[in-house]
Amino acid sequence: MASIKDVAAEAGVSVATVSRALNGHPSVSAAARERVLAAVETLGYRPNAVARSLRTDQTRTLGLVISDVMNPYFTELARSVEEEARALGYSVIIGNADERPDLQDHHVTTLLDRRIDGLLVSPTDGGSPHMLAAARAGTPMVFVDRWIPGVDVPVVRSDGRAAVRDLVAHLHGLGHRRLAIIAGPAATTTGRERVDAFREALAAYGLPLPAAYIGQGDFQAGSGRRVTEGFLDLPEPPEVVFAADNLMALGALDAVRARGLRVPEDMALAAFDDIPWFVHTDPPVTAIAQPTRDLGRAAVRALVDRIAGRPGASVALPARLVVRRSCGEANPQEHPSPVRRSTP
Amino acid sequence: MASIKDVAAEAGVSVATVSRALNGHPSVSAAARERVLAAVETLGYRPNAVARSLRTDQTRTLGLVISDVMNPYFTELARSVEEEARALGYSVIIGNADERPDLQDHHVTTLLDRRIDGLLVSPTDGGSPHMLAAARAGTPMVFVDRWIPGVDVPVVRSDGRAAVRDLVAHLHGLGHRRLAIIAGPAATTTGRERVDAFREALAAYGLPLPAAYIGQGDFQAGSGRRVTEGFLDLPEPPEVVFAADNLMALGALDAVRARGLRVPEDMALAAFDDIPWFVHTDPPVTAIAQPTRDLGRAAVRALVDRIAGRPGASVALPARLVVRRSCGEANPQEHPSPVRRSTP
DNA sequence: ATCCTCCGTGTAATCGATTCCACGAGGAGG
DNA sequence: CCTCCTCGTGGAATCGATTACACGGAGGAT
Repeated sequence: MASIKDVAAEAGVSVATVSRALNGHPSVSAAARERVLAAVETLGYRPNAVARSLRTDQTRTLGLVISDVMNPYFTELARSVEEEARALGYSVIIGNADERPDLQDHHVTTLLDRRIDGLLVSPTDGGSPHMLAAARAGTPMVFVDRWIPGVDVPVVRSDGRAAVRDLVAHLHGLGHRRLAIIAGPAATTTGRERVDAFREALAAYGLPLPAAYIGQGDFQAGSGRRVTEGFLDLPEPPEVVFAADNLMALGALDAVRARGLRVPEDMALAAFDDIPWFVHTDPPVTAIAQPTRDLGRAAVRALVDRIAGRPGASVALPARLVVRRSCGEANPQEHPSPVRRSTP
Repeated sequence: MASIKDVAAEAGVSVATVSRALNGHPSVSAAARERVLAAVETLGYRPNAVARSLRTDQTRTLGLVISDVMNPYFTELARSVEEEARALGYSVIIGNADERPDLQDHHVTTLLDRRIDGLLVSPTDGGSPHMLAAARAGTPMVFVDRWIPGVDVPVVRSDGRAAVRDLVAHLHGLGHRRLAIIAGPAATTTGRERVDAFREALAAYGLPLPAAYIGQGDFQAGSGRRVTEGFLDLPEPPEVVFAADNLMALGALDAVRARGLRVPEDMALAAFDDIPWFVHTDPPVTAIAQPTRDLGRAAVRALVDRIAGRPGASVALPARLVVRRSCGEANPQEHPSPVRRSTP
């Protein structure tokens, strides 16, 4: 592969001049610039990004460590992050933690070893010592979706409290009183928060959230299925199951279907995170939609701010309820649903 | 950030000894090794991968350029590629082409500039001059899922011919005679191949595939919807629509639903690429499943072979038909379906 | 005792870029 | 005509690692 030396030789100038010509430095004569460009063309030269990074101490690369690529929510997040980063002249390296702290650690370490300019993390757990040390050491970092309390890092996330209240109002309006939740891992903020929001919303209607109605999931389909089976085995099963993410909702659907029961007649279902497929499931699933694209954009902007030495603001964007049929049909006159979206 | 010099100073040895100690070189005394390790520990030293790459001329990184991250098939492919690569000591940088040749080019260029050790590509089109030049120049490269004819690069893909024959047999057995297909872009091999396989399979039953029954899609949901609307507007609409990927099947489902029609009564549906959600759509969708995990693994192995100077073999793994209800219920006695899979 | 080998270590070159500094040519001003 | 400044350019240091080569000392063979 041709290097800058080859270009210099071909153009009959020094490497310094080649570098200057290629980087738009003003003090290069038109003649020299032209010869350099011609040499670049004939040799098919492309600057070695590795060498440049070593010298300039910046890679123009962002790291993104997400909890689970197979989750459509995170896929969309990754996509919008890459889009915004590209617009700002950065590349993105994605690390998939698969909800495993050890894998998360592996990726954070690898990314840091590569000297990425900044790190976007959706932490799977409380954070490894290594990651926390990096944060304290001043590596530009931003948490997205989930965060770690007590760490001084901007957080870009979605606030689902209002949407959860809307959901409970919707469920209550449909006559449901025994409501259960499939929670995410307690080690994650979203795992805890969604339960808290749900409990608070229930309290506003004087409804309890008994321990038996809080199932412990791990944001994966399998756990949604197991927890739902547990609910169905209860002497008094819940009327509604609220899954804290879309994969666990898929598992719940599996479990109900496997027993030969129907949604929503035998058990209603709602999910956090809306995805295109929910329109076409049987029945279409009522869900809380996050402004995923905006989240990704905001996260990149906050991170680039930090890289540039600016503060980098935390952001919380509201989620919204999308009512479909998985909780039962509302009687429009009596119980208008808070939000309704036209079929796409 | 601490460099190798700092470690050398702290341990009271030269940088050469530090490097040797850290890379398991045999001729380092136990005493020196211990002092180095201690210094590494106290300084929290991590080798700079950028510097190492510059010197050794290898990044231990693979590039993966896929057509569309939002497509669950490619997401799963990306995941298995990363898994296998990690097992072999490589990192993976994913580039999402979004079915756009210009974006594909951008990512190939960026990846090559970073001097990745090898490139895995699922080409969106005939290939940019730049990519083809890189292939000819000897950059280790492997095509996965799709390929570019006439380029001397190993291809790891799935062979769907037998599964398509099974599908047509299944459809014919259900009494369907007017079968249509939503094709992928003609610029892609999978776009053309699936149509060819479908046409051949139909021919075996003496069925035609008229031009009006070949819709031109682009592997995105929107095109599936538009094409299906076109089919429905035909004086004699097809009885079955076979979508060449899962996103176009989603669009087809949208279109049928929007007209207030039912699947499979008013129009049957089948898709290439199986995804978990197809179990829960209304109705569950009959699909052709690719051995995605194996594909990813095989692709990485072929690429690593090429990197190591070994030939790197092309692979074609068979896909298989998964019958569900979107084409109608078979009468088990009369028309046993070729393959049936238990609900997960 | 002398010489040769081998072992552990250090010095320095190297990878491919960027960038500071110096230098020569040429034009402007005195 | 001399001096000074500006402009374009080249030489060389630098980033942080790896590795060829040299070297000194210990130990074995003669």
